[in-house]
Amino acid sequence: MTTMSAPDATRTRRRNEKAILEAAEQVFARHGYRGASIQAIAEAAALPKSNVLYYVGSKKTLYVKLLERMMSRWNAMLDDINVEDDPARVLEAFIRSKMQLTREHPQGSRLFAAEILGGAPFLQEYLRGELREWVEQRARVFEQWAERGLMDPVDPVWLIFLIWSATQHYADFEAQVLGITDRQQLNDTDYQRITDFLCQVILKGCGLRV
Amino acid sequence: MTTMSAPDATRTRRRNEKAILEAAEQVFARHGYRGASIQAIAEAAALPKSNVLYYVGSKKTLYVKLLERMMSRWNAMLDDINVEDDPARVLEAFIRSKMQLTREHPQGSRLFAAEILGGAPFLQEYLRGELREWVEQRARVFEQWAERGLMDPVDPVWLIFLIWSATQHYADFEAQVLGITDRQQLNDTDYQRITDFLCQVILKGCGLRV
DNA sequence: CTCCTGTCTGACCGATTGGTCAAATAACTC
DNA sequence: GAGTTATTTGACCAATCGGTCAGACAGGAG
Repeated sequence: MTTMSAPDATRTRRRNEKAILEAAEQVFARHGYRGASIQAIAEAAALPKSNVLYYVGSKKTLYVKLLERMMSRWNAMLDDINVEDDPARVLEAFIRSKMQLTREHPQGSRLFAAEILGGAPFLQEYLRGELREWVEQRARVFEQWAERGLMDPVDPVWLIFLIWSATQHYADFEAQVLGITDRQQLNDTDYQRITDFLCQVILKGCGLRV
Repeated sequence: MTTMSAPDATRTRRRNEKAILEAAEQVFARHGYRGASIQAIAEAAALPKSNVLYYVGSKKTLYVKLLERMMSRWNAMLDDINVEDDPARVLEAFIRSKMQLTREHPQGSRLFAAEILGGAPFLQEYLRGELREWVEQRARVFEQWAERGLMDPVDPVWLIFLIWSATQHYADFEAQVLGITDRQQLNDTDYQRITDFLCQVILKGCGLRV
């Protein structure tokens, strides 16, 4: 019945898998792991439920795949720093890249938030492993900067959490932000201004340039 | 079969209702509205499922009651401010009271977060109503302070969101904080230090005292 | 004791859950 | 064309969902 000259099944497969991942990220982010249903994901992807299960195997593997995708995005952002680097530039780059991640992947950010909110049952290992080491490494550099008088002696771990929370907020609490600011959505200009604001306040708050 | 001299049914009722609200707040916070089941709430409250429904009527009314309780706690924190007040003292009191709310009601904070994360289906009216007005009122005062040169001319709405996010973080992302800091829980000293840190960085970041 | 009111709960309901499976269809290889 | 493999999908399953209900309880009043 097909009149197509070049059906290319591979393209269809890639399109369906992409649609499923996108739909699933949205539904999982909104309702959490338990609250999400494969039926809802299938409807969002415009596919029958059975077809979704044919591609992903099970709800759990789909969820884990989405978490891993988000964690790889996160890891791609985590470049090393050195004691010899300029504190202000490093901190500003940190804030901007974290904000960009939130901006480019709001659904993934919310998915991550829902996972943590539920006690991080699937991410315990990651949190206590590579992420902790990454934080400790940065913390040591921050402390050395403080010892050299290059910045105020603030607790580096709380500082990292401050940056994470302030940026994460605009994805996780988007409904609140939009409701209070009376907007349909935030545009590029908004995000640029928010990022500049955060850089200004946090850097100055740590005793860095002006 | 009861050998009690004064059974006092009223006391039993109060005890059960309290147990149900506590259990429900925990389960709703962890799994969201859809992901939470009455069965799970009943088990957490050590009561039969039918008994829970006898007390609360339905899942939705229970959820709404919990949200309203949390919003009333929030409102109790929102006292008015005046242009003549001292910016540093107001901002510090704001940060400390918000942090105290997070500290005293982490489950409620997470419940609120889960609701917003899911698109705030039950809180739209509140966000677009009284909370927006409260933010706008504070924002006007912040702007006047900036005009008078009492603080840096930062966007007041983003500043409020910064404080909200930074404090909310320690309830919503508790699993992440504990995993990274390798702790079982944060104690009073930790919360005091975090609060001091936030006051120091944010106030200095806005050009207020030192 | 009888009656009454409030509390409690197992049994049950239709709907939905995640997941299986066989059969139908489509697409590619030869 | 035939043969093989990949894809699609409705029917179906046991388990769980929110919620109802009848009846078993309790304690107090008369």
